[in-house]
Amino acid sequence: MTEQASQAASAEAGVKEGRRADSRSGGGWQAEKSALTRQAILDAAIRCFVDRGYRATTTAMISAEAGVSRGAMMHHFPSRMAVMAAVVAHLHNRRLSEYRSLMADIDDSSRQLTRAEIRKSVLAAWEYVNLPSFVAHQELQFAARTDAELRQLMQSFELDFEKQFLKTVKSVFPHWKSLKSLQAAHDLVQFVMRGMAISLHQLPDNEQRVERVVELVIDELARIYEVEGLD
Amino acid sequence: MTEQASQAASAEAGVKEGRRADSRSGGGWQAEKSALTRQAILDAAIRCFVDRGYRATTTAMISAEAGVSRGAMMHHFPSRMAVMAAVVAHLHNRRLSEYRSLMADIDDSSRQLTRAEIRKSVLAAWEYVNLPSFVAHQELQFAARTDAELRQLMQSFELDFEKQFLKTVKSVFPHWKSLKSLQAAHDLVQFVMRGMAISLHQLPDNEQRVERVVELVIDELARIYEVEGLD
DNA sequence: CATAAAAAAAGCAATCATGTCTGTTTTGTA
DNA sequence: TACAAAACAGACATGATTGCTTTTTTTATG
Repeated sequence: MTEQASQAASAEAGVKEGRRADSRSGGGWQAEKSALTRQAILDAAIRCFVDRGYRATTTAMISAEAGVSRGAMMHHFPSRMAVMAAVVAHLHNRRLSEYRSLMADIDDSSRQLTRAEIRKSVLAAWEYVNLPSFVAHQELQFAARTDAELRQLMQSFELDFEKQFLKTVKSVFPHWKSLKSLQAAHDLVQFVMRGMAISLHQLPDNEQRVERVVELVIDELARIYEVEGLD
Repeated sequence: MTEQASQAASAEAGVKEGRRADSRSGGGWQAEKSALTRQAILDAAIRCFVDRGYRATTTAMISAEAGVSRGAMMHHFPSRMAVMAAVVAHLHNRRLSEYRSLMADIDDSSRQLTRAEIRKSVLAAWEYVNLPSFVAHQELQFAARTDAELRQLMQSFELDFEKQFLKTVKSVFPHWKSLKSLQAAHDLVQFVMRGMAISLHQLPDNEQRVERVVELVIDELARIYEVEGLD
């Protein structure tokens, strides 16, 4: 993990356990409640992103969704951007964790990569881009294109996420030797899934189109693996 | 073209030529100037979307960018949403026209579809998603996910655009007989390009990754064509 | 039990975007 | 030229969002 992302991640971890871990001689109920509130706010923000969008999400909306007063929220996060920063860090971990869960189903005990495993991984990627956490992140990433402050905030996380993401793929596909081709295959899958998720938000009744494209991607992955994966 | 989209399109065409074509006995300078102003406003809105985003674009911003007063703008478009509606119609035509231009370079005089032509079409698709008109539309489409009014506004245009889009592809690839596989191939290309465009807005220095994925897509298209395109 | 600190709640002022309103200039026509 | 209509310009009021400040409640510790 990179320096900056590591800092942010540990900062968030610190929150979860209460930021005054040294003072929990006797209980530390205060810190725990504080962490609970923060967690509720972050989850509420994610829900707001999903059904209202990043830009339209106001601080009042988040606090209402979280069930806390605006004052309480301002106590934990002094500004709107502070909330966003915390959400970015939160999503960073949550997305990685959820993706790993989805990929954990894949059984790689066999000596070689099978088409069934490839299919599983592609379907996992499709499920992944339909998760709330991904949609929320998409909102942030998209908004960052025209929001310099947000972009700078996310930059290090984005870089680290890509690293962790690819690392996970590698661990799931130990039989795929050529890292270059694995990277390209991974990119292909991610790009297709992202584009498909966005394009089909509007257009309903597209299961067949999705399935067809999924099959094409599986075919292509199998082909890449056969040709370049065994270097 | 669908009923609604046709209406809207002709409405916009009416603007370009002045909405009182019957009263242009003698000159019609007024109508021409009106159309010019409207055009300036729509182009300005697109620029605003590209470098500020849909949500952050205010009516004042658009009028300033267009070089007209806020009052003049409100004269032509009574509300913010009215501007957006006009922009949607404007982009509908502009995107189609630009995509056709990009695809016009492709020479299909040969008896069969060649790999060179496939490559050209994929590169055209990549250029396409990097055009301002596409980025602006992306902003609208993305915002529509969480904006019911905008979504309803765009719905018929989206459906019609997909039709026209596929129709264009068909005309460029007359040798690709199987429509089903052409649709799937077209989807694949579009999804990949969209996902790639979005993902790489943040991450610079990815020419190699882009090229690699482009090659993969070309390979896959060639394979589909050979297997299913000649039915 | 008392006090300090943290957490939570509520109120307040400044800013900003929107839509409407009124007034002015330009164009078309009798 | 005189009048009507369109195009344009700027000001105003409303509503919403943000961040700050003040007050109340809860928790930890001597």
